[in-house]
Amino acid sequence: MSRISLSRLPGDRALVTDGGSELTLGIADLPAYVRERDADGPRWVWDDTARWYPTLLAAGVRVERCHDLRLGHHLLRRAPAVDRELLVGEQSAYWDRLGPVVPSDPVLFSADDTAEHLRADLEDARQLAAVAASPEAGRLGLLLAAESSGALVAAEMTYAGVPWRVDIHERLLTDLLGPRPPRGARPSGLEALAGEVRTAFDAPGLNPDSRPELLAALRRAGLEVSDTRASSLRVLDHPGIVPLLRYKQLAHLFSTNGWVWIDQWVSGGRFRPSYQPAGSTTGRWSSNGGGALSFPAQVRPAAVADEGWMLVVADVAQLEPRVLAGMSGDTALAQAARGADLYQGMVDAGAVASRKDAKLGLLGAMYGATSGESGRMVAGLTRRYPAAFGLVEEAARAGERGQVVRTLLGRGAPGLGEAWDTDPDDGPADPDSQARYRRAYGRFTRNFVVQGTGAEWALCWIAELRNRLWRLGSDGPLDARPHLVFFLHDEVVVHTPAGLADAVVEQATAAAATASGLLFRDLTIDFPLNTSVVTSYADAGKH
DNA sequence: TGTGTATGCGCC
DNA sequence: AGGGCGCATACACA
Repeated sequence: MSRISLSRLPGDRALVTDGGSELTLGIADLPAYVRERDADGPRWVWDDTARWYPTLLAAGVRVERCHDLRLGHHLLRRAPAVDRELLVGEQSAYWDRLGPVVPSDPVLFSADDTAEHLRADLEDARQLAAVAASPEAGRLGLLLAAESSGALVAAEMTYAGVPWRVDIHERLLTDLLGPRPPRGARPSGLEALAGEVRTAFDAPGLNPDSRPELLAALRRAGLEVSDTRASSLRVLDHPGIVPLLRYKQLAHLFSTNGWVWIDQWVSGGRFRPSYQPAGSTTGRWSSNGGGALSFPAQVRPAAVADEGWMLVVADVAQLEPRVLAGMSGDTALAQAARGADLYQGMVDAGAVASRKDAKLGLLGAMYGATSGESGRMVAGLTRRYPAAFGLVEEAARAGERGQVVRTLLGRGAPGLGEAWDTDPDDGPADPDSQARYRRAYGRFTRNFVVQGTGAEWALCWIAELRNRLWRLGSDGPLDARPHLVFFLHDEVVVHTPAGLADAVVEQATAAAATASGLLFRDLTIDFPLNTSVVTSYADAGKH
């Protein structure tokens, strides 16, 4: 059991210790304290994990448990099962307004000096009371613990980084684009392709980066297109299309994951994206630096484990359909989920003719497809899986009626008026657009319940995996332990000493079972993982 | 010159 | 008239 303490020193400094490490921080009133008598032992309670933890990690302090008050406050304030009045009190308006700490500014002093005088203990007491008074105290408590664990994971992953071979990445860029061009210039490979496009369309001055110019050139060549996106161009029959598509693909690589990206996001052989837990309203993480949400296949060859280490890549097969089966208690769908491929399970049960149809129907139900092949499949499958399809249907109806919906553990969706940025000056809309807006909100609430509960499952999974990985390497030195380096919705990457790779796979699988039990109790839902032990991320088996 | 929006791409 | 995101760029507008 770790011993953590936090104490004021003279001269606006504070001493923090956790385990054997200690650190002196220069800070005024601390928006953090330690909850001593927590069920599992002492727990850090602080305003924002992203404000504190990077400093602690840099000083060699690993935190076992925390409660992130900012995340907790925003979560509880929107939770339908919580009495919001219990969250109101001294300084609470400040917590209402508190935004995330921006990663480019990882300092303990905020421009807004209110932050330094926040009373963490006051806010913590309100949150504990609000949870205790809720009829869903158990689930909310689990959600808060998972959310805070996620915040620890996020900070640890940014600190550790994805092992990144700049030499491989640069060779890849040079092979495809030519040598690095001067700032503002096109690489030679792109310039050559642009030349081919100009010739093919007989447009000598054409700038392929300009949509209007490109559109005009395409039309002059007799092609009927209304936009310039790749999917629209792909179906056209013209000798200029092939080099144009190639140009667009490589131009995107150059601007999104080119040399500038390396300069900005890779340091010390590590790619360090920044994560924002609960950054999206559904509870999924978002990212505000490095582009962690789109880790394109094109550059994955550069993610290579250190010498003597391996990457364990694990993703959940059909996470959201399985979550839907669990939260709706649909025993027929749960039955289909027994096995590695839920869609195939539906085929085997005779519910649907092909795997493709199963996928179309389920995704259509979760996204609110109304027409086309997908919409037709939904109708048929509703009879077969009434509980599962009924749940998303009811969430959509509730949204259209203007009611709020919630995830399984109690995260509330934003209301009808606040789901998207809307201009308050727009005035009263006509009935048609109002109805359109309500249907759009219904599609949002329909997806919210599944995507949000999926995010909760994933949080529990990585929180549990984090703990298991820590124990796994506990007899070795600190820097020889397997650790999470990447997480994206339903997928994790663990960087591990090669000798522990198989054990990591086991722990990832066990953690998935634990997460399932936490969310769905006695209703057994399988969450099989696709796992790969690889040297490079690019070699992970995907489908 | 700067700012906001639209487009297109990438990921789940 | 199928959900959630981030990012880079072009373009329109101030």
